[in-house]
Amino acid sequence: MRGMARGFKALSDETRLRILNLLLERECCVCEVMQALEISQTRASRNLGALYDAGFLKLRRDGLWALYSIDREGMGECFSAVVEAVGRALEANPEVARDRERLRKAERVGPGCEVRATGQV
Amino acid sequence: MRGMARGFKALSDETRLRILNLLLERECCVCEVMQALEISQTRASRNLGALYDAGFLKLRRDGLWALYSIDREGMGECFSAVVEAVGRALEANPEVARDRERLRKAERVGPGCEVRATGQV
DNA sequence: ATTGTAAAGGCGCATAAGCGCATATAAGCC
DNA sequence: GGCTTATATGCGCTTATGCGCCTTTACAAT
Repeated sequence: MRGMARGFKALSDETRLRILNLLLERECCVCEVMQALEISQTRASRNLGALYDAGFLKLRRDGLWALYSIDREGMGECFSAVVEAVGRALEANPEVARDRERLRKAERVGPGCEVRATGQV
Repeated sequence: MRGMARGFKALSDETRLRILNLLLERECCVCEVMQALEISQTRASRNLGALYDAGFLKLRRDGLWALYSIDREGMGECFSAVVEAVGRALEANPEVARDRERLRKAERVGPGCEVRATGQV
């Protein structure tokens, strides 16, 4: 009951829904999420963390990278169905299609890429 | 997208999930929700209002009473599936079974019943 | 060991949520 | 009209949330 409310709270934020949309595509590291959503490192990390804490994601480490992916087993039957419904709805959503597109172009480099991308030193 | 987040926000509260659980059983007025959940009139009204605003409920008036029920059409395909998943999960949940039980004993009288029930004048 | 880099965490702030109290609204009855 | 009753709402308070800035942790490479 309380866990259920917490689960929905995790889904009650636009940033986190956009992240979920990316991870429905494939496993991502924090810096890829940053690039695809054009958000700060703090924001990406924290919102990934929130989804992780709520049981939606699993984490795998590869060197410096933290690779997050959807954890269908860990989230329980109810939320597995919910995520599936979300996935179907987002598939047809033009707003988040742009995020997926940017994800395709994203590189697995870190926060520094922000600076490089804007041409600053 | 924004609407989706708002929908999940409406579901991210224990009180509102318990209300949903009642309404999955049958149409209810505010005072029945108060009694079944043992919460204040303000709290029942506001949380029903929140679910209504988020598109989950429809409202029918009968004299003094405001009768809320689940609006499967109004909430859109995605949330219809979500509510269904919630319903399945709550059916097996002993915590909210007590709420449903109290709902069976509830009477369609207003806030005054609080006072009467405790024997006060 | 030192340096570079990906990610997480503390702190503070601005904003929003939840709810109780008191009051307003609205419908019914006399 | 006035009186009662079911529900809604304004206000204020407390607590929670989101996020930016800055620092820290953890791993890698030299």
